[in-house]
Amino acid sequence: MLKQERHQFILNELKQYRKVLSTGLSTQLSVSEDTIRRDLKELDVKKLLYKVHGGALSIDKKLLSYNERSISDLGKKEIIAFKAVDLIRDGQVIIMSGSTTNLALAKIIPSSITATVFTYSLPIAIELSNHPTIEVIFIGGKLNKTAQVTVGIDVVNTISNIRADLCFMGTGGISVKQGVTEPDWEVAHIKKCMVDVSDYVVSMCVSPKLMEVKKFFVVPIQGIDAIITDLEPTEPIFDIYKETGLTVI
Amino acid sequence: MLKQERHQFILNELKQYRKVLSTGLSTQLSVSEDTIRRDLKELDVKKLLYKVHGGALSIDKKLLSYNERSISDLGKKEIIAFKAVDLIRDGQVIIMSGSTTNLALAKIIPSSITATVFTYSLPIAIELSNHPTIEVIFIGGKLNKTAQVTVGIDVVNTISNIRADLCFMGTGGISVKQGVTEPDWEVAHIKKCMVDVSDYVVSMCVSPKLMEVKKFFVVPIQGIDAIITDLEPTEPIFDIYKETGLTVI
DNA sequence: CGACTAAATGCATGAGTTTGCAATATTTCT
DNA sequence: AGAAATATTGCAAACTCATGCATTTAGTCG
Repeated sequence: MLKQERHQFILNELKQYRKVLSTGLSTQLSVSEDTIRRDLKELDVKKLLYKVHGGALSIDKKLLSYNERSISDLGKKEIIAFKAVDLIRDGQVIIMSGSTTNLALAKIIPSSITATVFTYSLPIAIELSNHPTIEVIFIGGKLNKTAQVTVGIDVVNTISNIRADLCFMGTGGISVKQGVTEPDWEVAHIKKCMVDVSDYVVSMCVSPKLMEVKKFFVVPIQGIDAIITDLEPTEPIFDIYKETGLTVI
Repeated sequence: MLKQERHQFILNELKQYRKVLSTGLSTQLSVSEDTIRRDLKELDVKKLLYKVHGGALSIDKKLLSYNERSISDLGKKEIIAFKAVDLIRDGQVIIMSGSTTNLALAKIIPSSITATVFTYSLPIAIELSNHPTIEVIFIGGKLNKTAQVTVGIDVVNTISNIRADLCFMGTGGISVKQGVTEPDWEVAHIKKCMVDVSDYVVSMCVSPKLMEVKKFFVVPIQGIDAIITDLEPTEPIFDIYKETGLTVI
């Protein structure tokens, strides 16, 4: 096996698992640990990975938290975020509503991804401003101070002029019969707009909100394309959702 | 599990919970408390956390990249902020540009004041969202990540539809002959708009920037109404400014 | 194709890291 | 003050690393 092949293999492992161990690579690739160490050193100099005692870590520190968290307790929101991040493709235009789940998503978008993100949430914008290659467009308007999001007619106007590939929507409540609902009238209106201008709408929904119904209607269940929750998509609770054609992730 | 992974995990926990306990980490990560203590000590030396008896506390470093700069000459900016806050009257519509000086102002606006503030700076908006009676309108647009302000045509458009009583403008450079100047073309354009729509324009200017000239022209010195610096208004350096009719505060 | 060269590899050795444990000291809380 | 929890220190075992050197391999040139 050629050196470059090994390097490629190592980088691939890193992409997948975020860390590699010298011993593990040695057995996997049937070369001595010395060789692995030399490989790692070389790749470290090239800044393609981060060498540490015993192995190496992915340069992309953001995703590191994934493995770590999976060890103990991954919060529901983080579980959702990690599922959501897989939907993002390079070059897409994405709308993100304001919600703590979307904030969790913003935190873990790998720095390798390039995209344009529209948002009206201050915390999400701040978070994304640390990302090297994501273009952020902030949707202005009157500030709702408690939620730290902008609302109002300006937001609706701006959104209606967007065309988005993907929409990550925080969810007030969702049910098969009542569709997507929100406790706040203005937010409900804004979300309706978001759905209108997005090719693929994903509802990010922590499990307690499944089957919940809030005061204001957003869209029927057919209006959204997929739902991401912290549960396994095979859970029976999703059967009725699947019958409507919804993708459960 | 590699040491660096543990470190990452610890920092992550801190981000989330603000504090960690040695005992808790020990069980979560299945290593001895000694190891945890060594980890914490190491991270403490690196100033990534603050070690205390029994665990560690987060060093609150949100917005670090931006606020770092405000630490530099905080004194001067606070002096300016305190002078500026006296100009604010109840019920006014105020435009605030993005700058660390304006951030300092946003932090000290007394909660007794009622006003409407337009801004295109994320940190200022976040800061003002803690204020009970100030209505905040955020001006949307493409995000400049390093300055954490929105820029571009949307910002200019929005501003040109405002009528403001008061405008607090951060200052790139100011001189009697060259007027107000900016190092960034887009920002220069935006500030020009701000001046156009504001009845009373105040330039917030730390003393080193007096007499400085940047690349892009904003408005002549007559375009602004007052200048606030960290110096005494009686300093001789202001004589030539006063001759133009400018108020020095 | 074959021979040569530079790179790559594996091994041995000694040095460096990391970790857990035990003994001792310090801090915290009652 | 005294008990309990937490820290520090020194140390040994296990593991990992850097280096030099002999050997093998890949790639090149005639």
